[in-house]
Amino acid sequence: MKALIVDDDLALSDVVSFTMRRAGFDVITAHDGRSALERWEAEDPDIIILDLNLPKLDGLSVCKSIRDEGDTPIIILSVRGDEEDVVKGLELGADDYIVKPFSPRQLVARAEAVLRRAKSAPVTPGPMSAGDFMLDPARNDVRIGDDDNIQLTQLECRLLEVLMLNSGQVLTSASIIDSVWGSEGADRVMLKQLVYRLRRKIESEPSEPVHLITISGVGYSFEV
Amino acid sequence: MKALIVDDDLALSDVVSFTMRRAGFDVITAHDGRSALERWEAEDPDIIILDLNLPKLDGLSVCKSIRDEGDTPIIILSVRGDEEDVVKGLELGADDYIVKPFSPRQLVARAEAVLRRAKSAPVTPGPMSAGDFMLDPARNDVRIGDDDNIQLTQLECRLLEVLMLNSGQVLTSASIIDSVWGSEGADRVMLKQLVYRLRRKIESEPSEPVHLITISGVGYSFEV
DNA sequence: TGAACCTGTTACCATCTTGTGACCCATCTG
DNA sequence: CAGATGGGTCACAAGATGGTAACAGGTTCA
Repeated sequence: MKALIVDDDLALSDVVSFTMRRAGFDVITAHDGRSALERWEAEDPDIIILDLNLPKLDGLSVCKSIRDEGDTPIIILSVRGDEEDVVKGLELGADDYIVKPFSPRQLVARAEAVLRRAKSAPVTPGPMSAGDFMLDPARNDVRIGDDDNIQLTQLECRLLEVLMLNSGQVLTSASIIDSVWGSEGADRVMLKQLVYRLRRKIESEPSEPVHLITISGVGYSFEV
Repeated sequence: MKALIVDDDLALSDVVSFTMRRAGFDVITAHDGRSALERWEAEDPDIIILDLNLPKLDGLSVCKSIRDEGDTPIIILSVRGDEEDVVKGLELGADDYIVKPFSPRQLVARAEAVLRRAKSAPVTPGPMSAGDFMLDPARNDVRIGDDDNIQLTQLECRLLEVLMLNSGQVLTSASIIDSVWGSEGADRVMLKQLVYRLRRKIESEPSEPVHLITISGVGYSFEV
């Protein structure tokens, strides 16, 4: 998750950045309105923490511009006494606001709440099956036939999910990496390692895999 | 959904009523503190929009009375400069507040957010059961099978409530925190601690839980 | 006032996860 | 044949994660 922090008060900006980083966000910062828009376009963050009082281009204009061209969730930072601007901001489509001074915890809680609301689509990743495999992405586990459930790590689970979704098809390493690691990216070595670890859990003879098949020079394929 | 609007400013009251009606609420109104309590008892609304500045019986007293006898969600309307009273109101158990002037959109959004929160952890004090567990949210206690009742703290009770309501499903830490702590927020450490304390009360072998299950990297799940 | 309790905080520890480097083998190629 | 390439296997370490415990401030209640 990537957060864009926009605040011209450097001290506060640092506090906010630190808080968000500790909560697991990648943080980008901007200190005036114009650069905020630039960073937004360049980095495509998942959420924006936006101070209203900005040099060069005020927060409300930033808010409006972003809403005109996209739907990145926005949380407004306002000082007490600024209620009018907050209302304008919310009317412009901001998702929530926090009045300074605020507790770091509140900030994180609101950010996560807004994000959860925004991506309400992939809510219930219901169990899926392919052949003998029953995968439950919510629980990170898989059951093969009538055996006991096998606990997977998150990465293993996402890898198996991608493969099972495209059962029988050959997926290139690049596309698998894209699906599993997302925008962060990863190299082939990491995928190789992950495949190895997953095989040890789901293949009865890991050195002679029958489900997670290597297509040399291309990628991998899941066979039932 | 039934909303009780309490405001002595008739013009504003009309605006609020109209907004809420348009959003699909049935609206009841009251214009002073005393009649507010009467309407509340008579109509049992799902949510209350409460102005603090009221004749006959001020908003904070109304808030307190309602909280003493029930748990209908309350959103406080306050004017600028009233922050002290807002804080008092929140301490008395109000669920959220809005500073005038506010946008209709904001009002509806907040009302729905509060209701969503209330629904996900319904404080409606009806006893509920899941498997061997009989939880009484009104009493903050739980009975497992034929054992003696176990007294819980408020937080423990709300946690168990949320989990039992979604028995068998995996809940993420963030959503649990949202349901248990509400807008105040909390971090994962606090949840971890709460889970630990609850387990010591409801699990016969707290170090090997069979009901309150950890889904590593995701959250927790209640299993019967 | 004082005791009991609730809850947030900090600390410590064990375990798990995951990225990284190393090494091996098979295959391909000049 | 020598070297390059792709892939499997293993071990290690930093960091994340979660369970446990002790403590402190605050509240409640007698």
